[in-house]
Amino acid sequence: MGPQVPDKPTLDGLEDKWIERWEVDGTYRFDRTRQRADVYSIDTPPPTVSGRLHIGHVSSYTHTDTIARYQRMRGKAVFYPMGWDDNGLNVERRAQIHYGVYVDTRLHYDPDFRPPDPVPKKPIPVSRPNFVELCAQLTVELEKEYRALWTRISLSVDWSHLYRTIGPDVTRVSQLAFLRLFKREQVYRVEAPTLWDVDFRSAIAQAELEDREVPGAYHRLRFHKPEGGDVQIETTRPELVPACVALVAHPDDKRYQPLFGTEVITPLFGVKVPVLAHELADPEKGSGIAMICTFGDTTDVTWWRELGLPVRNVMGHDGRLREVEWGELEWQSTDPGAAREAYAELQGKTSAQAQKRIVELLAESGDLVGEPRPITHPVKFWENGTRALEIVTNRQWFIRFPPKDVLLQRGEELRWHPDFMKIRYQNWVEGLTGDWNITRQRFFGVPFPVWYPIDAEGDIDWNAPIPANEERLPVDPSNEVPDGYTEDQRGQPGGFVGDPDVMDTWASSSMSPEFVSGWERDADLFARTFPMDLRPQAHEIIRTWLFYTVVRAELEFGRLPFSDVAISGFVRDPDRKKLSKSAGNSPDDPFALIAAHGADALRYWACGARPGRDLELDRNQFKIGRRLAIKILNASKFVLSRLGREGEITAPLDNAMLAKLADVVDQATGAFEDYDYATALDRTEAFFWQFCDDYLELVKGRAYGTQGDDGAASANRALTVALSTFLRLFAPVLPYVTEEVWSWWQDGSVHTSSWPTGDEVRNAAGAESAQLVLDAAAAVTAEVRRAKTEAKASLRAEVAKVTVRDTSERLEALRAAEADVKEAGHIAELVTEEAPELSVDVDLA
RNA sequence: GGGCGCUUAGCUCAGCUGGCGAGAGCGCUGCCCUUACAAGGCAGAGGUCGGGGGUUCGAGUCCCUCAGCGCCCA
Repeated sequence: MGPQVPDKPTLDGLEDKWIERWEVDGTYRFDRTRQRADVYSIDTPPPTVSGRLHIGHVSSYTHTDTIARYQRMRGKAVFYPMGWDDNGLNVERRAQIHYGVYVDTRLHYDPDFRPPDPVPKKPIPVSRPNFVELCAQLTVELEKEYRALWTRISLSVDWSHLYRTIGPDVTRVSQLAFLRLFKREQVYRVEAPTLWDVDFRSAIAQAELEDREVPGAYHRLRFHKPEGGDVQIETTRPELVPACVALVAHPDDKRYQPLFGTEVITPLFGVKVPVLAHELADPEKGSGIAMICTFGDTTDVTWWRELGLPVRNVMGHDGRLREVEWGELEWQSTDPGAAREAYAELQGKTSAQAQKRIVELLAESGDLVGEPRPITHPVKFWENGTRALEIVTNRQWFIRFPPKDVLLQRGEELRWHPDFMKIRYQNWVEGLTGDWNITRQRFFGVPFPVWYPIDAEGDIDWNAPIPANEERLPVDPSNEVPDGYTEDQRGQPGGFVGDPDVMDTWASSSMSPEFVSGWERDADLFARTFPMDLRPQAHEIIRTWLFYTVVRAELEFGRLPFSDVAISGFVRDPDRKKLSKSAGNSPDDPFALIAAHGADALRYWACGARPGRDLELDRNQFKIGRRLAIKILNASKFVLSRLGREGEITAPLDNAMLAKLADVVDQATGAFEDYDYATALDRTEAFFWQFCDDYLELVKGRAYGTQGDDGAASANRALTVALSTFLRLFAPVLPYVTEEVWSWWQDGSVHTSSWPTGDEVRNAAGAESAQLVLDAAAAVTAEVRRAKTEAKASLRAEVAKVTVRDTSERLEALRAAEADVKEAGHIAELVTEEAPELSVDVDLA
């Protein structure tokens, strides 16, 4: 049966047609009978379902898809699952806004609850379980849209392996991994100073911090020596004087050396604190001596830990100064009455309010020296927060990091694409301080699978967690009961209480290679897919997702979870700003762009960015991509119109074209092996246009039979081989148009056909393939075209005589294609003369 | 303040280990209805390769330095 070539090839309707067909045929289904060596497994980033996908996502996910398609054509069984990250703070925040609600943990689940409609201006309280339901509901709606976009842009994922990070499987894996860490004592729970967002009421991990320059002021304060006289310190946080536990200066600082080991008395509160030495004290800063509070900043935490200081914590979890009892326990004072009186002015106030008041009190008492000196200084914020973080003490679960040298070694073993991204990982690991806090005081997330016993007096024993039995996972300790207890013992003396917190999003997403591969769930699948081949991701989350994933695999298996990581850049808007969901500076709806330009065109644009490089949002590139797709349709139509009349390839011009094409295949293959879809496309595209503009024009007449059957047969075979090769080279980037053309004349999908090899094309070309033939013929043809254009003549205009002067080698090559050159140029007579370099005289008829 | 990347025609970018008398596409200008393609084809004009210094017979290409842009971190 001959080819089914439409009279008027068009891109219209291709996407719907092939989306349905690929779905029905299971073109991208993972063949799980294949052994590990024949599998290519991809640990795709699950996009956070907290907003709208934008064109930047289209770009980076397309990059991964081209690799998946390439590997599939190389004969690998590609394991390419997709997930939705519907866990975490961002989803909660979005749900709060979307439905106009907030959580009140005192409320009980209301099975008849419906979200308010319309959304109220003032949020209404809901129970935690109802809120979790709303989060789930919201994400389901968004996930439909996400999947529709991925399908439309033609990510070749196997949707039967779809997962959600809040789903039972992922929850189970996250909890199981946690319990394994717990058993090995690689996770621990301590009361620790924690960076705390007072608005969001949750601890924040190191990776989510950012510094912002904010205005502040140095206040010079007088501390009193017991024997009289004073010591003056400078601080930006005078409201923390009641939390002061020591003064500190640099050990080499001669001004303060005599004071080391003595005690001074805090202003207003009369607390005796020691004067200590530590290298982190900066003699150049302020007066060179600082007060240590629990806790004003992370340096305080370092000093407190390294100098073994007590805690006097005044900051409450609500960001307001909490109640303390002067004269009791750690709150000893030389004048408890005065301390109580002063503190009463501060209690219940926020940092800012308390600061204002204490400055007045210090001024009144004469302990404020001079006027506050305004400065701007870096202060730690949660990256999504609006108020500076406070440091509070809290019970938090920490994962113990493996030694730095081990993590650095893993970074070396990992193959980075592009390799310069490795340095970001190294810098991050080298700069690590402290362990990984995985606790979030939130609601919508993976709960810790533990309970705590309550003693006879009704006190919770936080130090004796009761882990869940692994067989019971996933478990929600707020709804389920530990073994050996009954529900009516919840919260009772002698009973138990569930861990109230949830895991940080990264604590579960860092297990992505394990849960997609079926770790502890599907041993057969796991053996075929893990450790995985590729982790594609953006560079901004090298220090989070990539780093944490490496940590978890190290702790669980002592090895890397994947061999290669491909880092995508991001898309910049025309103002060179990064596009992001939260910034909302992505004016273009990806669906609208696809509707206007076509999915292939967007993929073409995306693949213009080399791995790791940023990509400019450039509408022009969409048009060029679309034009390329149309060109493929039309050129294919011509080639296939000659189908069935092929024979042996004998014409030197045909040999030459295929020889060049074979080199292009090698280049594209090498580029894909290096994860460089951009270079593969670039080389393919460049030669495809040369193929159309030069070779096709030169060979057209002969293909129609003007030079006899043998010449036609040679041309037609060469055209057919070239088309087959081009379609396969383009397939990873342009899945729709290549599949459409493939279907005109081939069985099966181009996406499951075999990737071309240079040798395959070279064999078709024949051994005697001088590429110079095509170059020489094209050069003369171009000169003839130029002459006609300059004469404002039609390209069909007859040429009486063309004289070509060139080297003997090139002239020989030209003569090998003389008939084609004459026919393409409508040239009556072609004369050649030897010369050092090319020149062409054209005599129009 | 540190790290990384980028800076080549009006625009978006190629130019690998130094040999280029500097390329592509878009845009612009002009020409051409040629039976694959007028949502096309052909051709033309356009750049002292961010500045400065150095290595070299020779430097977009290597080294140093400065500047600008971007991202990450402190």
